[in-house]
Amino acid sequence: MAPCGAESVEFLDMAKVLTPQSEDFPRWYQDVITKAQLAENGPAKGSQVIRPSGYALWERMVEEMDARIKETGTENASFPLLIPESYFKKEADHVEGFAPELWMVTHGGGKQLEEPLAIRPTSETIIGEYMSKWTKSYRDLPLLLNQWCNVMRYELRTRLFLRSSEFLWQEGHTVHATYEEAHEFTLRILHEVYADFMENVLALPVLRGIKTEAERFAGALNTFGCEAIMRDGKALQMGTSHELGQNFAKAFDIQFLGSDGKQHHGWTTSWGTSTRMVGGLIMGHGDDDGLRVPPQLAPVQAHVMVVKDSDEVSAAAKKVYDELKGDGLRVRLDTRGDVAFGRRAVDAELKGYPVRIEIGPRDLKNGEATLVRRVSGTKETVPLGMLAEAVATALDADQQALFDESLELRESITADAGSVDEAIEAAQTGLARIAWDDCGVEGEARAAESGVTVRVLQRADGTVPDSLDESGLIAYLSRSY
RNA sequence: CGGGACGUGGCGCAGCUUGGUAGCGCACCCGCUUUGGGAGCGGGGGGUCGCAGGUUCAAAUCCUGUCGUCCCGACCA
Repeated sequence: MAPCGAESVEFLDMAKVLTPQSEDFPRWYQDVITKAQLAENGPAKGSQVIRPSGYALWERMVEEMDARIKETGTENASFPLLIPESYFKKEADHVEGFAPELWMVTHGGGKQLEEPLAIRPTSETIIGEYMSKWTKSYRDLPLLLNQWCNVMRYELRTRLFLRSSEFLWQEGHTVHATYEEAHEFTLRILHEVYADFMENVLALPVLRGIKTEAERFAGALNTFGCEAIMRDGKALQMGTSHELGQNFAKAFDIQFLGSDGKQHHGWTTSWGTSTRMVGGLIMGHGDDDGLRVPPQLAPVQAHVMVVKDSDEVSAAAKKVYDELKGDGLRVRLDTRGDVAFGRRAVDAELKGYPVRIEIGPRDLKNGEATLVRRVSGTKETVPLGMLAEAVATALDADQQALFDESLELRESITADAGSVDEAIEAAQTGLARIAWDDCGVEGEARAAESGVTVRVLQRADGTVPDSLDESGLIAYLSRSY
């Protein structure tokens, strides 16, 4: 029966935990972060506190990304948080690009410092200094480094996970002997590390491409990026990979002796992804009931929940927990007897656990458990003996379902535009595709006035261009975070 | 940094117009009954009303400044 009358309306209001996405998306975003206890603002402007539920998501991202980064032969290291101001001045574009975002330490031990120290907004400069020391011979190359750390950028407008003054990230820095090697490595990171992780683990299809000059990293030759589409139709830059040419090699004197017996400048790259991806995960998959975390990423893949506490039920639940855990799944057992069923169910949905297994006296009597799937919202009863298999099947299917849903959304909001005006119009609610020749930097500047940016340029066949000099490129325009 | 809005227990808000010393819902604590979709009843704790000045016998309320948050723009992972 359709809900009607005052009682039903009141019920709906009470049942509503979050502001619906359709009503106010930014508010919804805030609500989920609060209700799922992911993060909150810190005392200093733009600072953020990441709570355990939010940090667990980041930790899983780190695990998956770190494995892929190491797969490329890159090693982790750690460089200082404080960077002498003079380092920034060595690369003209770089200092110009980052100057407005720098936090500067001017005092130490109660005394003014002789030279101010910048808190790293990114580490090209200080790592460049050491690359210079460590790169003596072509035998030292390629030098492949990465660090997981925090960085700080002064921000005027901040938003939890998406843009904060301090954030956590991974920054890779490499030196290669030739342009080709550096170029190839930049793209390898884009495809094999970033896009692979985002699509296969985060279940977010990403547009890969080259950034326009306006969107390029300060000091880079070319910037490549991965863009995901959020459920409100706006784009989010999920990661970037830069080929720096010899700009930093020249500024920091990164030279090596080649097999030809001559000195050569190295070719460097840098690439990064940050806690912003947590924001992308939230906005890319979340719905009106909360987060929907793809099974591959989920810190808790299966939530085993005792419905009514009793010795038999608890024992059965523990058995299921042990079995799933034995299968290598990330499982959480919820035997809380002092929190009502509904609250625990809603909480699990807010946190986005992919599957929930409810076990109560009724299930137990039938030798079953109830399997609730977060993505589809379906409930089914499964014989206990077949539970492990059913869970595994559900996790696989729902990982794919999230990806498909996101891809479908992207396709449904992508429109071809014949003119800049058409593109700006289409980009208000989605993704506009236009020939770069029909847009150009003039069109890009005009679009920017309407809050629309060129997210990425691709070749006509959807592959990633090697440079902006290629002809026949296609531009994707949209509003973005 | 420009334009707009807002800061009142943890969260969401009322009170401000017409100054008189703070209230509601949720959350929290205790007790009992409960647990298959945010449980019920009873009892209880917690706020110098963002901060700083000013006006006044008296300020959450009026004035000024400042800090912070949110939305829109410029800048960015």
